Amino acid sequence: MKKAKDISPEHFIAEHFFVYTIKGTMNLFDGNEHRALQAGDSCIARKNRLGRIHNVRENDELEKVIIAFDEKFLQSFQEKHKLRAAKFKPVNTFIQLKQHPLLPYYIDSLQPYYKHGNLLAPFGEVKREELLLILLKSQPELAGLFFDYGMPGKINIEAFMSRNYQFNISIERFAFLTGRSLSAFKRDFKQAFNESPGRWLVLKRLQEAYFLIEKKHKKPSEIYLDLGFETLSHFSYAFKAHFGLTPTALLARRGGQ
DNA sequence: CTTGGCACATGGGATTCCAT
DNA sequence: ATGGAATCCCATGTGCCAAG
Repeated sequence: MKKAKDISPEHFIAEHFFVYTIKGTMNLFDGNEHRALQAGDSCIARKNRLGRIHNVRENDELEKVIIAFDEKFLQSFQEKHKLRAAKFKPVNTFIQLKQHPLLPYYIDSLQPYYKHGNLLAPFGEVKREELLLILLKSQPELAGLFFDYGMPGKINIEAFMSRNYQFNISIERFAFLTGRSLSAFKRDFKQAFNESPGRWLVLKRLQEAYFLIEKKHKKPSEIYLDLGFETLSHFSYAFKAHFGLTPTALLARRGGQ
């Protein structure tokens, strides 16, 4: 296992999460498209996927509810309610939930139990169960999602990487997410790209940076984090090493006039 | 305050090898 | 074939400075 403090842990979603926006807006990014979660909207952030959730405050106010469904909980829930998991294979990281009349009441009912950002100990479990019951009532097909405990299956490396290269996670995680051991991942990666994972990732990110600066006139300081670089100075160093000019030089040449 | 340059230590990746 | 361990070593991140 890697260190707990992976630089950007929010990229990798380890458990299913229920996300509900009470006030303000939350921006969701799944590697492909950005979506906004408005007040009253909710979604499921799926386990073993990559995504970013970005809070946008309105009038300095944002209230949200985030509840995790860990595997242990889901298993005992399934046991208790004798549920079978039908096949349900949505593609997206974030699954938008339908509005359900019970949901707003449920969210309201949480308030008294909230202390320090967490649900009060013995009630948390019950409340979690209640939520899951509501969700399954509203969208029974979700059972196929929640009660699937399998590891990620072997998937196409090329498609997956092209979609997710912007996420700054370790090679090990990429391996896991494509359903392979580290060794197998590196072997297959070489097959697909004729390049080692690390080099390919950096190259891909630099190319994206070039595109963003040249075509979109983005400032280096705005984009380097999104692209998976950790410090600005290293970003511009790597950029220059590859393209022969610094990111700001490119911006000045293009954006300036 | 923002940006780029550079030296340096090291974490993590590449490669190789071994066990099953 | 596949997973894992060992080793090497380079790209990366850190920290600091300079320039504007």
